[in-house]
Amino acid sequence: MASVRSNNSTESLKRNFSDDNRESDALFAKKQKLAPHRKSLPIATVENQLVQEVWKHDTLIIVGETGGGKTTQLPQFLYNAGFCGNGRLIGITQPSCVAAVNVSKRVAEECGVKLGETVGYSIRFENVTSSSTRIKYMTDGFLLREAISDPSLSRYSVIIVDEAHERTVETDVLLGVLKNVQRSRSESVKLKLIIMSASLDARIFSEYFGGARAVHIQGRQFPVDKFYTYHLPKAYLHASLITLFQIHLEEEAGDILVFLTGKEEIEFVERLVKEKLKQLPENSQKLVAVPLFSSLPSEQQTQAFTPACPGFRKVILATKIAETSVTIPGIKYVIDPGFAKVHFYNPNTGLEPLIAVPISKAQALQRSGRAGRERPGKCFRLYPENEFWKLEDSTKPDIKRCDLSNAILQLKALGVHDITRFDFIEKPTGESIIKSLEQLTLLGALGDDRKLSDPVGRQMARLPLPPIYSKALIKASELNCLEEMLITVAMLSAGSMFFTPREKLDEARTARKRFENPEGDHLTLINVYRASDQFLENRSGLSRENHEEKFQKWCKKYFIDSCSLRRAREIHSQIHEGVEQMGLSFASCGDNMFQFRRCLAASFFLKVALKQSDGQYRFLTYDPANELVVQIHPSSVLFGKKPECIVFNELVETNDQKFICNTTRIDYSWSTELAPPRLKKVWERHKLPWISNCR
DNA sequence: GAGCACTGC
Repeated sequence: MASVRSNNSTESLKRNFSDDNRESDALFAKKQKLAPHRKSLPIATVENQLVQEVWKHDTLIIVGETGGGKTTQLPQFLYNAGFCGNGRLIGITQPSCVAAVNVSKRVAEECGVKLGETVGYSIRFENVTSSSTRIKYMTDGFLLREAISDPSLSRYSVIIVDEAHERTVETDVLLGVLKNVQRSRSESVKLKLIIMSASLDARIFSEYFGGARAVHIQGRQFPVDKFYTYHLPKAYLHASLITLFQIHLEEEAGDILVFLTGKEEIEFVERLVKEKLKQLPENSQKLVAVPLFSSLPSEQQTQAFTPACPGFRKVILATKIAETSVTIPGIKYVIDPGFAKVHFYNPNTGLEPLIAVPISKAQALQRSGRAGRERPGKCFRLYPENEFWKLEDSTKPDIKRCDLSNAILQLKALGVHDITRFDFIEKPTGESIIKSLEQLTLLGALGDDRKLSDPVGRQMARLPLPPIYSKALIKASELNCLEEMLITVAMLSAGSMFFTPREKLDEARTARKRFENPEGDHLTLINVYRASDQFLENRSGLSRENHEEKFQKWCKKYFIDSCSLRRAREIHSQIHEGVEQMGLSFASCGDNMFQFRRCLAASFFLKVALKQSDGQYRFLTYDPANELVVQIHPSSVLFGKKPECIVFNELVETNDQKFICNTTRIDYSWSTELAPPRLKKVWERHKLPWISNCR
């Protein structure tokens, strides 16, 4: 037995050895092939100056347009210049996973190393690093999490915050945290900080870091001619349509990118393009319209990236996903009506309605730049030039528009007690800070002294979930239904589970019936998850590709979005690990869904709606002055059923109507029984009629 | 009986 084993291992050793040789040859060949391209990048000519700047200054701001090579080259320059002494790391943050993964792959190739060795990346569900990693790409959110367990970020000698102009909540919080870390580190282990931004306005970053040195790096961008309309069009969708046909009929070959605000507009314009095309002479019909938005199933998204058939012109109708998140090859023309949908947080109601608003100058510039990636291009702005000058210089940062409870919970866990005195690059409004603190206090994450509570607050900060979901898990472990709540929370955080094609409405509804629970959507989601469990268990013997294919087929059959369900399963396993480490009691309530619904009432007391005499619902907030009238969304299993009292998780606002989604029936007496005492006091003080009803 | 921009842990 032993000899067989040793033979095997010798064999595999030999095989690995020759594989390794082949592999390193291939890596080297790739590196050699990429070397000329690296040398041709604008940044290559200033390598020495840049390295000197970093030696001289603890904080450096680097401004440069895309295509200059700063994201891929600077970390390599610093590595070669010896910034990784004593095994320390160069960390580079990106605002998205896709960016972190792609850039690190590229850099590993350029260095001629296997990904995960000297060059690696860390994102939510993947850690491709090892003890030999020195250049580490990651999302800004990932580094923030790392700071909770290592507040001085002691493993890093340099941290580069890339794409800082995007100003996500994570970037803004991270900048403040890094500023504190830099101050607190001793002279011998100074942290070098580099902020990279595409915006023309480096001043805000420079001022924030005490007048830090800013340098500019040449980008690589072809010129884009900009055209404006004489008047502001009354209907920009029609203006877009006219412009795109003008380009199609009069301009030379090259694809067109149109920026619209959402799915509805995109589908509307797509239909119109198809209708108009039929009216054109046959030789002018070689135009194909392709939609692109994030909730579009991924196999349809790939259409936007594949070239059109020979002789055809492609027009991509996209949301602002095409501004930064993805780059589409072949674009020569951009049509920009100048609008985008953004959330505006209302601290009074705790809601974040989506509203279409004019974009900023920086955004308009970013959009036109999409036409000049490969050759000179043209951008048609569907407004007069004087309107352009009236636009805001840059887009309002997320931190001024979003619910801050999660960010504040993170800061508390990092030891920042007085949030109002935290050195933000731009301060959120006092009102939104106060509302978030109130919400966290109601959830039990903060005590009356507004300090992080132990263990509840600490546990909530550890879980990678919105605070309200973390709270639900803790509550569920007390009420013996954590298994069910974990599935619910994973499903709710993965995004919309069902998709309904316009042309197959009835079919989709019938398919969904199989999972429906008449008590509500939360229970229905649990059924979907468990059905997928069962399906996958029965096919555990299949190969991976086969497995994936069968899974997608199964999802399609029931009109389930396979990406969302896959994501829910990933979140589930990550959180499962987290709650186990915390020692929460992992029990199932079995068939006793009564108990689970009580737990929903005990967890989502900030999301309760009560039926009024006219059949509409009142959303009860902790500030009854801000109560809203809402309706159950037609996609909910409770639509048309009108139960007395419900909990919900989402509120969508459309022209004047407010719909609640993901609803489940509860007993209204449970709310008064199970809500936190301080909330009950507020409700009682305002003499809510339903409180007296149940007495 | 309607229809949610984009990210992230």
